[in-house]
Formats: sequence, structure tokens, C-alpha cells
Amino acid sequence: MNSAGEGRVRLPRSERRAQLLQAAQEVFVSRGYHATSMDDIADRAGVSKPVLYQHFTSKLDLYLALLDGRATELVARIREAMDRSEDNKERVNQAMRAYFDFVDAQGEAFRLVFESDQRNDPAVAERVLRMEAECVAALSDTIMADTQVDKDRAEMLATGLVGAAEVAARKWIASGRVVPKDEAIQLMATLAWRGISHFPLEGGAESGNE
Amino acid sequence: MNSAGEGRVRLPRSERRAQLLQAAQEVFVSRGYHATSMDDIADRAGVSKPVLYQHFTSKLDLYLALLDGRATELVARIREAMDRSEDNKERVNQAMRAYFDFVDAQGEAFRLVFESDQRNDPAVAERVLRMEAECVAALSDTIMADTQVDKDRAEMLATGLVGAAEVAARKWIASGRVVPKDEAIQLMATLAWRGISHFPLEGGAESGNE
DNA sequence: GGGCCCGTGGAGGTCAAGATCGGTGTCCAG
DNA sequence: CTGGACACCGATCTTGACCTCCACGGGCCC
Repeated sequence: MNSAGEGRVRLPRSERRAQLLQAAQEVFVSRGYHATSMDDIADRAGVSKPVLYQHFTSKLDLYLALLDGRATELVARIREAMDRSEDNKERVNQAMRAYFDFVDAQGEAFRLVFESDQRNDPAVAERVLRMEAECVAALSDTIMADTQVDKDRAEMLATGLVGAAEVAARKWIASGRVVPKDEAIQLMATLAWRGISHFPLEGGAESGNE
Repeated sequence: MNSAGEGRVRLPRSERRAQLLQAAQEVFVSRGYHATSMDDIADRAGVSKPVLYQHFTSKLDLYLALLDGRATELVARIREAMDRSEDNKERVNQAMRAYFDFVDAQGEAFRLVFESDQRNDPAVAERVLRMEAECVAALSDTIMADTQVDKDRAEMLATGLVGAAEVAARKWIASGRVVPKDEAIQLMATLAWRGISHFPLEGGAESGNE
């Protein structure tokens, strides 16, 4: 009776799995990897721990499934944004919007990717680095096409811009979205575009001052 | 005999403490917070666990001591760098150099600040956020002095540049310092300066496109 | 030169959390 | 109607790590 209470329904495997992923994401996002226990996730999902282990072999396995989902989502958004135009300035605009959209997406899931407290695990680190590398690659291609710098320099600049987008978007969330989203995007896109356009530095590292 | 082996020396308290901090930093940096045990640190320092607890009340206490040290060091470097000149462009240059110097400092200690896997702890988060806020404040003051944007916008731009510096410097280390340090700094400083100078966006969020 | 005292070390307590077993109820086929 | 199988759950096991207790040895004072 009690055991057959309200929530006690038999779900198809795939649906149950999706529900578990959703619950796990919520808890991981709010408390981080280390601070969340499997009990927390099970409680959140309204199931018992064994069912968790029937769908995921370990806590790390569950976490990696989530991480993969978010990471591929971000990369897809970036790629799509940059494919949307042929004008490089507009590309930067769209890419910046993609970052803000991603960070602004439901549930602050971006924390899984940008603020993981499990980067020391090789599998997690591999995914995070791969994702960052893909973002950098997309942008550095554009930089190389638009300027005269070589691959190493372009990647460094691209990394800087990726970092700028990431950190600025996170702060935008943390500060309660004080600046309107469109304006924030415009601001950061302008910063990025002015930063990278008109490279190379007029003949090497020395930038002409005025 | 064995117990009075080579390393068995009585150190003054402050010296012992410094040694423990050094050992702890090495282990924390290489393995992260959660993956390092107090035994590891004690072994690394060549002492036993009780002495560790005579100097630090808990693992977190020890970690916070290290974190405070590195964070104040970074902030001091930034402040000093920006006080070194009155020309805002040169300030950005020096600040960027300060970031690279910090990240380039011995032992990759920057991981404690930038890649902590303990940000979910309130005390740790408080320190990291305060440090980031101080860096942002220093830069946003300069931005506001040099451009026409208000505080919120200036802080967003400053956050972006802080993120750019941080992520680019970290990647510079991770990629094996392929680009010479001075050139990397010059590259990123130019990106930053071109990004923020000549704001405001010609009258609001809409940048005149063509 | 001997006793006291403080710093040191190994061994252990406790507890949280990841990972797993016997029992149970429900659904379906014949 | 009935028997079986599947999915689920409470309770448990174990491991590992943070944090203290009992023996030991060298320095200080009389």
C-alpha cells in the first residue's frame, strides 16, 4: 500500500534513465561532484540506490554521461553559430551569443562544464580539454583566416577570447543578469572583435602605440 | 637509531610550518584537494600526521592558508603592476604580464587559485570570488576612467579580460610555452587594449555595423 | 650525571559514502 | 485463476580518509 504510493510507477528503461540524468544534473549543479552522494541523487529522483546502479555502473559513469551531453551541446551551439554567417564579425557575434545562451540555459547546467570539481580525474579532464580545444579551434580558424598570425598565436588569442566569453557569461549570471542579455552580448562581442580584428600587430609583437 | 634517522631534526615552529605549507602545496597542486590525503602531505614533508594537526586544525584550514597566500600574492602583483604606470595602455600591459608571471611561478601553484576542486566549500568560494572581484575592480576602474561606460558595463568588460588573461595564461603553460613569454604577453595585452580602448560603442549597445 | 618534559611516531576510532543482496509486489501469459 | 519473471527497495558491507591516543627519545635544569 504505502510502498505502492504515488510515485511508485514502473517506467520504461529509457524514460527512467532520462529522469535519473535530470535528477543527477540538478544535484550535481547545486552541490558539485564531491559534495553530492548517490543517496542524494536517488532521493531526488524518488528511487532507491540500486536502480541508479542498474542504469549507471558508477558515480563517475553517471557524471560523465551528463558532462558529455552538456559539452557536445555547447560545441554544437558554437559550431552552428559560426556556420550561420560568412562574415567574421558576425561570426564572433553569434559565437558570443551562443556562449551566453548556453550559460543562460535552464538549470545552470554550465557548471558541469565550466566549474567541475572533478577535473583531476583523467576522463573528466579529457572531455573538458577536448571541448575547450574544439571551441578554440573553431575560433582560431576564423582568426587565421582574417589576420596574418600563425597557428600558435591564433590559438592563444582564441583561447583568450574563449576565456573571456566563458568568464564574462558566468559573471553575468552570478551578478543576476544586471546588464540586459543582448547588450551584454553586444558588449563582449565588440570587445572580442576589436581585440582580434586588424591584427597582425603591424609587424610583430610591438604594437604601434597611437 | 632508526627513529633518529637523518631527517629527525627539531625545527622552529615557523620554519616547520613553512615546510609543511610547501609540502602541502606540492601535493595539492599535483593531485587536487580531494585526491590528497593528510597522510600524503605528512609523508611528503617527512613528518607524522599529528604534527600537521599541531600546525593546522584541519585539512581545510591548511588548504585555506595556502589559498590565501597565493590569492593575495596574485592581487598584490596585479595592483603593483597597475600602479607602476599612469598610462592606461601600459597598465594593461603590466597587468597582463603580472598574470603570466603569476602562472609561470614555481610549482604551478596557480592551480590552487584557478583550478580548485573545492570551490563548493563556502570559505574557498568566498576567497576565490573576492580575489576575482579585486582583479576586476582594479581593471574596471581603469576602464571607467578611460571610456564612457558605466560601472556595470565596465565590470563586465573587465571580467572578460580577466578571464582572457587567466585562461590564456593557463593554456600557455599547458601547451608547453610554445609562444615566447614576452610575445604571448604582448599579444594578449594588445588584444585586451584594442578590445577596451575606444569604447563606448558609438552610442549605446548597438554598434554601428557598417 | 640523572630526571622531567616536550616533540614524535605508529596504530586506531569513527563516520560517511560508494557499491551490493534477500524480500516484495505487480504485470502478463496460458 | 495461477505461476513466473521482472523491476524495485530496505538494509548492509566495505573501504578509505580525517582526525586522536599510547609508547619513545633527546634537550634542559639542578
